Amino acid sequence: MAKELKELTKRADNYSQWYNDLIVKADLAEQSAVRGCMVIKPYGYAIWEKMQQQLDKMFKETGAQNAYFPLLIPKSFLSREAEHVEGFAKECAVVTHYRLKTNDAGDGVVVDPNARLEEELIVRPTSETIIWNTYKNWIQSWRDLPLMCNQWCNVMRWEMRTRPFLRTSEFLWQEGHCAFATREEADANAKLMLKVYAKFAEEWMAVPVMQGVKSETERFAGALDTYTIEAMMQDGKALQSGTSHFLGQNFAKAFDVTFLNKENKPDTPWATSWGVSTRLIGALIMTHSDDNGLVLPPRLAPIQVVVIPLGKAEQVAAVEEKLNPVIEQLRALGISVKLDDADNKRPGFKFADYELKGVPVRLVMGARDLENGTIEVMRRDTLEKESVPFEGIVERVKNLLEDIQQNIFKKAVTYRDAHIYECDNYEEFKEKVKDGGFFLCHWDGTAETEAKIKEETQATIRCVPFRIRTDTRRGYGIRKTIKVPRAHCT
RNA sequence: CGGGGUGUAGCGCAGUUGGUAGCGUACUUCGUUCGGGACGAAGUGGUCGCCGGUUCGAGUCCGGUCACCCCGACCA
Repeated sequence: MAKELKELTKRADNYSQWYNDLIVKADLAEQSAVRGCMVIKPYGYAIWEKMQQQLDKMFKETGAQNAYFPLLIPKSFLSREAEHVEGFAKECAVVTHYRLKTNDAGDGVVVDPNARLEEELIVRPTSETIIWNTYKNWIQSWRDLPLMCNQWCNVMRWEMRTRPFLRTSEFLWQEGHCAFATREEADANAKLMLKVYAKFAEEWMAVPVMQGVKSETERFAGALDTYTIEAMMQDGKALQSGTSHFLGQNFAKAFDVTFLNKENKPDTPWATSWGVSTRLIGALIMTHSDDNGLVLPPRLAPIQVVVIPLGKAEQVAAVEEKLNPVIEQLRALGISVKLDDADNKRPGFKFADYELKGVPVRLVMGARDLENGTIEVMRRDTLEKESVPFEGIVERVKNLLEDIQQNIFKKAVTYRDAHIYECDNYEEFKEKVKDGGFFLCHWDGTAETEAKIKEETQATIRCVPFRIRTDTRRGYGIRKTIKVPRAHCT
């Protein structure tokens, strides 16, 4: 074990390899035997649960409610919206039969050819279609609006190439689907949800994000506008971390959803959909981690404080007696504390292991501290440790957690801002973009230019940022956009 | 779907011109350790991806097949 973990201390030449190793060694997830899928292990899932908890709270504050819709979608639903089907058709898993039978040799099972479904079912790649098919029955009057539902579920997209957390065939996410009476309300909702995601990313994940609008090429299949938050990973590449779509009336029309408005006239509702996935865990890992392993933001760390008593059995008992009230008090403050007094692992191993797992604060106490009335505190973000008076340790730990949360966010902002460049010259851009980072550039708004840039430089347009979207300084009506050399995913 | 690669113990790998299946690590037991990834001793664990062929004999040679990985293409 020790040797295996030591390998991690040398960052691999290949950033992707380093990322994959980290996930396995920190006990977050492992590759499934099923192609392109991932097994999320308890420690990794605990992070997801903390994210879910907070996001769910934030969604409910906007008026959304949780619901659940079926996993299987009739094939015909998908084709109701032309762009939507075109976008997703290539990556759908399809259910064609509903029964197996024993094979002729009697030593296995085969698909029963007599059990073919009349209409094939798609394993949901996203749920717009089945939800809007349901909304048809739920929406009759302007009084039924707005209708705001969210579901926590899994989806499946048969991706050619997969990477843990960033793009797996099956992944966990949340998808919100809202219906409004007016265009303005819907667009405002799409923007509001993006703000919610941005707030969550920055305040909880400590991941700074750029907010903006996707280009037409990168837009969600079936949407009029896709709003996105883009984070910068430590290799200078972008990661799309959440999207919120203004769907217009496309899905409402495709599924014949109408309502009677206040004037007693038939009207068509306006839609939004918004989602974030377990990819957020990938963002977390790639934003903060260092060569010692994960660095988790205290607000999302499953274990916020680990307490390690040192010495032989009798000494540990004496130390624990002193520590127990402190642990109680920390827990009373809502801080999750793990006491690791296992006697089958040496302290050095425990230290390294909790660093690998990104536990923000470590408290260590032994016979020496007991004598001196001190305790050792280590913070994961800077790896600094100091011996402090035992008195007031609870308050100190509480403040330290908050300090770490702020510090890693600041660090991420500093890194990102140091890699954002403004560029007015295409030749200069072509040269500089090779090293990664975000580039604020001009763009004539056409897909041709976008494709050309991608071909010549591998850079993609991540978004047109909100704050400088309508920059027309140069008189061409040209908008500033962010481009990065390569994205981790789109 | 193209180009390349790999399948041998839980994981990482070696296996020479064909001759009894190996190493590291993990795991189990015992002992000594324990303030930064301990050490010693003894153990457990494998139809060598699968099917067929050549041979007295195949992890090794030949044919087929399956799976996975990497690079492309693709990727809301």
